[in-house]
Amino acid sequence: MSKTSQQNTTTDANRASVIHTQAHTSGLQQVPQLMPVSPGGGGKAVAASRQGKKNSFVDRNSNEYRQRRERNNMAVKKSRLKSKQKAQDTLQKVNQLKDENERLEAKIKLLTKELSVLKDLFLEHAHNLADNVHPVGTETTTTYPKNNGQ
Amino acid sequence: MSKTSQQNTTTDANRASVIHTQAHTSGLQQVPQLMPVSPGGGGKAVAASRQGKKNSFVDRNSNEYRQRRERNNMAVKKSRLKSKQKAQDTLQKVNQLKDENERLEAKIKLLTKELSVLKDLFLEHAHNLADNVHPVGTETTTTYPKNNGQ
DNA sequence: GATTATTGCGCAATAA
DNA sequence: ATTATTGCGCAATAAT
Repeated sequence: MSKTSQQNTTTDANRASVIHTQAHTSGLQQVPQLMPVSPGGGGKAVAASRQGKKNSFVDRNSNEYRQRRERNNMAVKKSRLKSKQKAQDTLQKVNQLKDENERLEAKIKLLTKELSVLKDLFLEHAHNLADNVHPVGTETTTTYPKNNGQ
Repeated sequence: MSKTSQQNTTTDANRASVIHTQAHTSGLQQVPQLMPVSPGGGGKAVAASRQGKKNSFVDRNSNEYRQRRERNNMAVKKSRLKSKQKAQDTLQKVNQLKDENERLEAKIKLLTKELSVLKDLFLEHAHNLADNVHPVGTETTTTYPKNNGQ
């Protein structure tokens, strides 16, 4: 079984005239099977055999046609699968990057804290020097300024 | 998921019998317009009016039908647009996160360097202390382990 | 239960 | 000429 569709430019006019004619299915009679390729389209006159072009009509029953359709359908599926896959990958990448980000943020937090501690030590020492507390024996007074994390 | 439209099993037999019947377009004759909805399907006998079900046949010309189709087509477009938009956003987020990541890496690099400098200063100072400045006792043998940055 | 939202599918146009 | 992409409509179904 098979199916299909058509364009139907959604115009009311079209609506009336074009109709779907979808064999779509069951075995309702068979019909035309020889029609212009792009009918609803621009309206390039129906001049059958133009210049060198074959016929501009397509036999929708020919093996040729069916084979082409079949191959294209495969290609379409393949392409869509690929596309879907890519989207998925992108999504995954987002999560991966988010994790990485968190990791980095954590590291920064740590480094910042470490730095803060060291700086405080320095400050204290500077004070000691300034306040002239360097009789060597008193450094044990380690009066830490109670660093506030951050 | 699931679904069914028909399958077009690509069988040659099928090829011959079903045909596409695509009105698709121009005004080649009009045809059936009353067909079972899901023909290719299971094969649930053609018993027209089963139990309470209306008809199981659809008039593809009725305004009702056309209106439904039209609305669905709109919905489809909308949905696909939305989907596309989302994909785009995801892609954008990837780039945004990548940038953020770089920024964070840079910051880490900076902090690490700063830390390294401070540590070195400390070491030096410690050495000064150790290497003489304060004959107080011998406890000052503070032999630091030579910090390697990082 | 009707209406909208999603999804798979095939066709045709057209890009590659 | 052949495959890859893309927009489009249909129909089934999921979600409201």
